[in-house]
Amino acid sequence: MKLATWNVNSLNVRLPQLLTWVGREQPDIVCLQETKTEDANFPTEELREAGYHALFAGQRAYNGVAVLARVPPGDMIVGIPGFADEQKRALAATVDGTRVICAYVPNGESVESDKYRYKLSWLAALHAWLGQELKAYPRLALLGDYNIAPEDRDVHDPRLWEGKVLFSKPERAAFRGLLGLGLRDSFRLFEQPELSFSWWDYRMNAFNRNRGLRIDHILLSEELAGRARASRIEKSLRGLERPSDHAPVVAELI
DNA sequence: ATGGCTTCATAGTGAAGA
Repeated sequence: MKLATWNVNSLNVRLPQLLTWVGREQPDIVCLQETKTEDANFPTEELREAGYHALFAGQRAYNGVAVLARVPPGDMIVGIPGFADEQKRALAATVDGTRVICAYVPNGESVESDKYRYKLSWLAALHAWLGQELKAYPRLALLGDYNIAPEDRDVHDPRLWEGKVLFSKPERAAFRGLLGLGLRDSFRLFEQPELSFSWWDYRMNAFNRNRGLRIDHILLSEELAGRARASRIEKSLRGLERPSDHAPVVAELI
């Protein structure tokens, strides 16, 4: 089973790249973030022709998440139960007995911002919800754009980023809290190239200089982690014309 | 230097992303 997550930064703009890539990669499950598409405009038909069922929760201009799967997903939950949120950032679905949670964690803007407090409260709600979901579903994967670089090695210049949003201690503590629930970072189950990142700023030629962060993650429950055989970042898409600023992350399970 | 690019939005001194 192959799982993938990709922040597409507009599904409308990135649909041709997505269709080409899933045609080549053939993932079984794909989580998308920042679709920026209202549900009425979601490209259900194009994805069906590519072999994917889709569940989605979108809104105009911002946010928006979706789960694509080769077998029909069910038991959808939109948003974090009990956490009032106008922003479409979370979607859970069950695919062939595996619980898949697609998350687009708030950016936070800066550590002084109200959006940062929203980010931390969102992460606290996610943590509480995941605790419940893990009890119900031993086979669980949490995929998405976490907007958190967990460790120094996930940041091109940790001294520059220390204390900044995406790399502040409270954010990293929230990420470690998710690991404390028994989730494993699939990317770190395997040897990886140094300076592996999943996001590069559009500005300042950041991609070509590899000035990036690893902020997109696939966390796996113990049961799924035991089946993991590979994980990697699909860096090639970031080099295309009109790329998303994020690269897909892939995990392969037996 | 708080910019730099990209998207969706509207016609804003844009907003938001990360």
